[in-house]
Amino acid sequence: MTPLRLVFAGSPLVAVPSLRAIAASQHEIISVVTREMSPHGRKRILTPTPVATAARELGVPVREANRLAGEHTDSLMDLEPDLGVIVAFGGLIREPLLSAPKYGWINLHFSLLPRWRGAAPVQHAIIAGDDVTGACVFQLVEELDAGPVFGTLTQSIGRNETAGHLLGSLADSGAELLLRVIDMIADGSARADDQVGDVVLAPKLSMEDGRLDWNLPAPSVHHRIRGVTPEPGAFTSVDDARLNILKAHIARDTPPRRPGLIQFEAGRVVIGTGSDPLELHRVQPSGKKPMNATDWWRGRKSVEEVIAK
RNA sequence: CGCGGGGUGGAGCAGUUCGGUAGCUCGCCGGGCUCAUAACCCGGAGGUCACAGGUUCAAAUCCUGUCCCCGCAA
Repeated sequence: MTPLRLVFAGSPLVAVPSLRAIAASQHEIISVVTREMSPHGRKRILTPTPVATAARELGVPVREANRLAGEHTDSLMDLEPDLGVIVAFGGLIREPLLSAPKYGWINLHFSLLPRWRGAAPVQHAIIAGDDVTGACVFQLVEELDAGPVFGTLTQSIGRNETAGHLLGSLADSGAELLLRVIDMIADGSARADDQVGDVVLAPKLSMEDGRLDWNLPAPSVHHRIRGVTPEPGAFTSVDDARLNILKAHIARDTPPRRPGLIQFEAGRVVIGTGSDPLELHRVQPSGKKPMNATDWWRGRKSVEEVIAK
């Protein structure tokens, strides 16, 4: 097998295991592309992306760009890479860069394509209540997440698993899959099959996607809480103030109650839904640190029961 | 200087408007009651009220500055 010279594009933490895996392999990363540091934030803290930090640690050249166009395209093409690898970069690769590398670009995507094409596949899989998800490595084409697939792995979704946790897990297993595909491309044994099945989109989640509707049945609410945790975060409104819900489980051992009604019962905080109640475990009021639901309840001014909206 | 909330015994909070020297719900330690308890009763330890300076007879409370934490937004 001839080691490949490749360009890696990625930004968040989930891309780091892939970067490290490739860096530790016999292939050579000639350039890492990541998004620019964001100069904003509550205190205007300039923070490089996790991939940028990891790449510097590994001693790989890093370029920060939010859009791969103009001079970035030119200089990347001048490198004449064999393969482009992209994992959660956050920007589209367009022509002529798309077909510049000898083998084009491949992408590690965290779903079983064509289900959940888009920016937030893991989150959507959990919100939808899927039992199983996985990861795919496919050939990048113009159409979003639509290229032929080289390799797939599946993973079951835990009953109480959050998107953050599952994403972390898939980032590791996905990195191994990615490396296997790169090796196959290098030795010429790689084969890609067209995606088969119904296309379902998984657009980026917004803040509002984290708002909970207590009228829905318990599983739906529970799925949503886990799917939007830790980002963008699940929340509801109590006492006219925002309350983030960090952790809650379905409580089938207590009778149903009015949707949104919060009560303190036998040492725990339970809230009504469209079906079984949920027990709140971990919450975070606006302006406060995360705390146990019982602590939050204890410190409330009113001891009366309330309705969350 | 994007908007906003907050730093009070181990936890969550009240008290700050109208200064007078610290309280609530828990937790913890010891004892009691009970078949039993996330129940109840009695007793106890534990606080430089973020930090610095100022005003005052007196400051958690008023004034000035600093540090730190967090929600939103980006």
